[in-house]
Amino acid sequence: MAEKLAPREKGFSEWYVDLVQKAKLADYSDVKGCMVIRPNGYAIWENMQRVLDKMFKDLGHKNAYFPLLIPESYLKKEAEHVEGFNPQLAVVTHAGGAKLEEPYVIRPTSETIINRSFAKWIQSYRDLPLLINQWANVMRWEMRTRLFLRTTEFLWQEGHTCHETEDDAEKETLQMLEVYRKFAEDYMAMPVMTGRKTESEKFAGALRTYSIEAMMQDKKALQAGTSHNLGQNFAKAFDTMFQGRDGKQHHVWQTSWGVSTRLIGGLIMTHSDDTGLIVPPRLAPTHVVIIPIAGKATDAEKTQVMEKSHALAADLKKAGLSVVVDDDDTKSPGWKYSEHELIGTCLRVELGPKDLAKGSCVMVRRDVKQKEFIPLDQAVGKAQEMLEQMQTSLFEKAKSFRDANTFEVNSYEEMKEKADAGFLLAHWNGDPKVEARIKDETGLTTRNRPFALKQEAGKCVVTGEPSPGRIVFSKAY
RNA sequence: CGGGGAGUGGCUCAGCCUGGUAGAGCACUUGGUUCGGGACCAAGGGGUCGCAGGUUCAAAUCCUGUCUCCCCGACCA
Repeated sequence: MAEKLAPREKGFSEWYVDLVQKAKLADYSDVKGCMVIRPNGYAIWENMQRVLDKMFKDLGHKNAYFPLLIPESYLKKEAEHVEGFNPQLAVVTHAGGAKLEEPYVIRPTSETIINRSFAKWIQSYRDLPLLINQWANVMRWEMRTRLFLRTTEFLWQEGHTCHETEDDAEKETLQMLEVYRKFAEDYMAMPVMTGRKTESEKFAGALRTYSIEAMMQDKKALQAGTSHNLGQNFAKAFDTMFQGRDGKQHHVWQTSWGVSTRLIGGLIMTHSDDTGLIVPPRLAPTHVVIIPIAGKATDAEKTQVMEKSHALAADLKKAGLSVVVDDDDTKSPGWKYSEHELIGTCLRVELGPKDLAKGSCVMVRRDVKQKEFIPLDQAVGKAQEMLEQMQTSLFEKAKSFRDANTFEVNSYEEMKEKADAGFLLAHWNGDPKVEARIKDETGLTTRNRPFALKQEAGKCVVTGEPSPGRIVFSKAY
């Protein structure tokens, strides 16, 4: 079946692509830049969807669906927006055997077509806030692609909301960013920095963009989610207006926010090791694999091992865990250990005649790989406990890694030296030209200005001019 | 679009320099022995060597053209 994985030392990129394919998460497709998400990978996405969808709904959002194709003219209504997305658009020019009067673009994001509907739906301040979310696919024609992290077509959710005041919109923007932070940290066990993006890194058409930024095991940054305060830019372009409490017409204040299947890439690159995938238990498709060991056992023992295995599986399932019994007798136990380490099953339970004689089983956590002998009558409780510990320990480990690779830098020379060292906290005068120069000369981009980072005045590392406070620079995916 | 590399059974690749009946490992099929960290033995099935020209008695191999894919950059969630 699957062979050994490329070691991370050989090249993080190669290791990652190899892992995604060998763990059967996704494949490259014949369609350039697109991927096929296999059942193992899709199961993680479904778990992510389930959790996020509930979080959105608990805050009053409702799901809806808008067309895949957007009339080209819609995009042109918002100047910055069309400029930002133009190079990445796939366009439909023919349909029904004839050339179309007006081309349709395949949505790169849905602000424009959704505003067309919003404009019709909203009449009064009583219609606000309008809180909509869409689960959909979008397409952006990227020059270079990488499984999960950047594909031409990807799956995501995009939230689109309308508010009566700028203040309400800003609150929503920050609230949803916080939802993303909570999801990333509590479910994905992936520590993130929340903060504001610079002008040059913000969403095309937004007033302000906020992001969650994570550090991968190669110390590069991954923008894992964004939340935008769109102001009235799209409302003005599409005449999305309401009659206010003052009886006058006003443009709505809007937000949009999204996370995508890129999160799966982030999850993989945050936790996995040289033997394969590690998935945090709260999002894992399979929590426990029970491997019955019956090789040299007598028939009576085999029967007993099988019965106990299935009985234990039933108990674990009753406790809400996802369990498989790997009773394939054409594979050796050693093969199964390796295979489940590769595909990221959280917990392995070995059950053989020796264990039965002692009334116990062997339990092994995927991340630490320590064998523990657990009495069978405590197995369910112990499994739950170990999964919880694993969830916490994955987060702590990733957080220590990030913190250990985050540095304050105080000169441009130091910044160049540490370009590949992780997150660099540096003073910058706020000039986009300087930001561009740094990117050009070092490959470092601003990630965001973290809320958690106390802003104290200093001097720009490049120009020596005044800086309002440090911002995070890093190489990024 | 720039700079590298690769196209040979399902997968990973060797063979090419120096032309002469297409190979290995993995996977697959059958039988047997195995089975607590990726088992072994035996037998077997499966390939117009990316495509198109050319050179030659003879091309996976040499020449020309062409297509595709991967990696590194520019773009990006």
